[in-house]
Amino acid sequence: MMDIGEVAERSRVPPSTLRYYEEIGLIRSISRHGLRRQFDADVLLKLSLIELGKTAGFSLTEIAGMFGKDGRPNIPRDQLHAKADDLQRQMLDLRMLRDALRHVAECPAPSHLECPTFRKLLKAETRRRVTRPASGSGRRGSSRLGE
Amino acid sequence: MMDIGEVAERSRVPPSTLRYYEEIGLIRSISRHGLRRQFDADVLLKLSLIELGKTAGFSLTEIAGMFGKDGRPNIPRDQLHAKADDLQRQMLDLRMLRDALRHVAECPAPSHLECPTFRKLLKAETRRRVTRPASGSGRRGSSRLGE
DNA sequence: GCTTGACCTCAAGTTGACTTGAAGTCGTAG
DNA sequence: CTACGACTTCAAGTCAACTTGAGGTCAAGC
Repeated sequence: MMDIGEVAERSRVPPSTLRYYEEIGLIRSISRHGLRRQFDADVLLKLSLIELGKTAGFSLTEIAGMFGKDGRPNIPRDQLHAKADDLQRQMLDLRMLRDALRHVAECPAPSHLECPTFRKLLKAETRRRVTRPASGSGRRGSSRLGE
Repeated sequence: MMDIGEVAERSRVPPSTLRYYEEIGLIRSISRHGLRRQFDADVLLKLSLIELGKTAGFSLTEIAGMFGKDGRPNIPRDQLHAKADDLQRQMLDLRMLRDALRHVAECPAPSHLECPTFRKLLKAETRRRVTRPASGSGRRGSSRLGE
C-alpha cells in the first residue's frame, strides 16, 4: 500500500497523471486512507506497461484495450499476435528511419533529397506503405475508456 | 508541378493537412497557379519522411528539426547519430513490448501480472528506464516551427 | 490543539495535430 | 459566357492527454 506520492516518485509519473489514469479507468487505487488513494504495488508494473505501450505509439485507449475491461489482460490470442505483428512492422519503420538518419550523417551529397541511396531508402518505404492496403486502426473514441 | 489534390491523392495525406504542414513550415509549395498552390514532386519524398518520422513517434516539431531551417536536411552529424541512437533505444522498447505480447498470447498463467516470465520482462524494462537518467526531450514548443 | 504539508475534487486551461465550415476565387468544359 | 468543381482563406472546433488552480480535508508532529 502506497499513497500517490510514492507511486509518483517510484514510477516517475506525476500525481496529476495518476489521478487522470484512474479517472479514465487505466489504473485503480485499491482503497482510501482518509481521502488518500492507496495503491497496490502492482500498479508500478502496470505503469511500466503503460509507458512501454506509449513509447510504442499506442493511445491510452488502445493500451486500455490490452487489459480486459475488468482490469486484467484478457484478450484473444490472435488479437495479441496481431498487435505483436503491428509492433514488428513498426520496428521495421524505425529501422528504416534509423538507417536513413545514419546515412544522412555520413553521406557527402550536397542535398540529401538528391542522394540516390537516400531516395532509394524512401522509395522502398513508400512502396511498403502503398502495398499494404490501408491498415486503418479504427479510431472511434468514446469519452471514457473503462465504461 | 502538381496541385494540392494530386499531392493528396499520391501521398494519401489530405489537403487540409498539407495546408497545415505548409502553414507551420514543414513543407513548401513552390508557386501558385492563380490561387492554387503548386508543389514540386520532391514534396512526396518529404511527406514519406514525415510519415516515417511520425510512426517513429516524433512530433512535427522534432521532424521539422531534422530538416534545416531552410527546408533541406542540414544537421550536425553527431545530432543525427544521437537521433539514430534514440531510434535504436525505441526499437528495443518495441521489441520488449512485442515479446511481452507474444508471451502473453501463449502463457497459461491465470493473470499475467502474476506470471514470473512476464514480471521478469517488465522488471528488465523498468531497470533499463531507471538506469538511463531522464532522457528528456526538452519540449519547448514555440507557436510556429519554421520561424 | 493547531499548523503544516500531502493529499483531495472539480472545472478550466493547454498543446499538438488536425478538421470543419463559411464565404470567396478561379480556369476550364460545355 | 456561365456554371462547375477544385481550389482558396480564416476562424473556430475537436480530440487526446494532460496540467493548473482554487478551495477544501485530514493525520501527524510540535
